[in-house]
Amino acid sequence: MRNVSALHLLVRKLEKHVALDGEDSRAILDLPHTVHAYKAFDYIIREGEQPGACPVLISGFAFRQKLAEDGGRQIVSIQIPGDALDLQQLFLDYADHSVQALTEASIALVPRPALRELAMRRPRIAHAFAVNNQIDASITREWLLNIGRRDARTRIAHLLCEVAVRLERQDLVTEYGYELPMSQEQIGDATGLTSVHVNRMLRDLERDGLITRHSRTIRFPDWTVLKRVADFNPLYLHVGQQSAVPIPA
Amino acid sequence: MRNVSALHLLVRKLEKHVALDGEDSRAILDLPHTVHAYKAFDYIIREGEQPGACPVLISGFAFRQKLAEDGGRQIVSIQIPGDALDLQQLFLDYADHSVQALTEASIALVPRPALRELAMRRPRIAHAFAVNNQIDASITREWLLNIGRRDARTRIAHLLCEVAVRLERQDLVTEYGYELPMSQEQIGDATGLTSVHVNRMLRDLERDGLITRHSRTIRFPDWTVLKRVADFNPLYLHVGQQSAVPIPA
DNA sequence: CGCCTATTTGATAGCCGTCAACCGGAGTGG
DNA sequence: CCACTCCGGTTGACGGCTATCAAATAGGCG
Repeated sequence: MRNVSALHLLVRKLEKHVALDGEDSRAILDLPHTVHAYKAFDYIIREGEQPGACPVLISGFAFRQKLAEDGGRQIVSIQIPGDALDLQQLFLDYADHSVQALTEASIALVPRPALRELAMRRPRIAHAFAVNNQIDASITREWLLNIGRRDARTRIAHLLCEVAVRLERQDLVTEYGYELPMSQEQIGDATGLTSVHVNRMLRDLERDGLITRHSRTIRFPDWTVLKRVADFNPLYLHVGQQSAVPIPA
Repeated sequence: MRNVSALHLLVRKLEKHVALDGEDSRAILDLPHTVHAYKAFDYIIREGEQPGACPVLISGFAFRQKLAEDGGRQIVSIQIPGDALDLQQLFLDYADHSVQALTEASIALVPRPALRELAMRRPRIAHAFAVNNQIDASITREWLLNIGRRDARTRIAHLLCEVAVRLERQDLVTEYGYELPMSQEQIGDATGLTSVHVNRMLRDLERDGLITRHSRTIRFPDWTVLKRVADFNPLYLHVGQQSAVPIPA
């Protein structure tokens, strides 16, 4: 029996949006790669550097961040198992942001040239990559709306909802509850707030019965109400999208 | 002599990052398209709809926006002549944000299927599209940092710098000055501020000699200082990038 | 058990929003 | 030509949301 490639999570994710035939998915699974263990806070990609390989998150969490001159930190996305961490800049010369491990993480490194060449040779795979990137771009735009136009409480609730839906989609969540391995300071960095205010808002949400917390495990007693409070409309995640016949022959 | 295609601006923009051979650029120029005139505030793409065509901005300005439930408006990008307005969601089923004309604008509409088919048939063009989208994504991430972690004055200065550099790159700017056809309310919607506060900050910047204004024409007496005040580092625009030999054969 | 980090809490300050009024230029109609 | 209107820009007073500062508590790990 075939060895199970570390990349099967990625294939599974891509296939949710674009139908890949057996050859396509095998071509991805057969990509050369090495698997590495990262500890929390390890850099995976450093801003300014030219990544030699595209990391794919096998297990654990990671985040993308940018820094302001005054030291302010902005987390621009949360990445969960199955996410490719460099597809968004696969064709750019240097990284315009850093990627760090949020927890201990297992990561497959795929050489960039192999990935680029695959995209050039197999249009359907290029198409799958494009859909993946376009959904990521949509998420970033929603974050912009979140930070630019929603108050602190709503912002945080929105983040919790997004992560929940994305984890659920990867079958990583049980019964409306999951562990969000972020400190309150990191939640602040993701929402443009301070850790102190994040704390107050989380307690608010808990007091109002919208969430429960045990250490960093979060549960949603009433998803419907939380969604409304969070101004959360999952359309921007394009979860329903599945192009069975993506391209005219 | 060949008719000059309305799409030559797009080709010129793509070629700044990826070397296209004559066949590639001709294939783009020969894409079927119709040119339309839009008035300020006309919708070009509506959130939730499935665009039938990809609009390419020939002249004039446009912006992308999303709305919060409470009516809050967030502008998530400014588009200038030469920009393709749907490449970012070419493979998605429905638009996750709206695009509106900021000024009177002339726009070429290219049928989506033709564009998709071109991307599938010509890997180098798909590559050019990918680079274009990845730069747009980088800009969106910088906006996230801008709104999440910089104060009002810095934010606005940063926006002014970005538009200046992007216009300059398209040869649409003269001597460190240009017309920014946005009301102060729109600048606020782009920076997560109110029009009142935008006004105060613009006056501040002017009082400090960092900008001059005559109606909506903005000039920068001291670009070096302004860049510092704006915490503006143009790396995220990837302006220097030019892959002469993008892909191993 | 002790250290270290994360969380929690309170007091105070400040940036920016809100509300409201006034100004000013461009277009319109008399 | 001038009055009128309208929208956008300008200004001031005030309030509130969130940051800042500081300290206490709790939790994880040796």
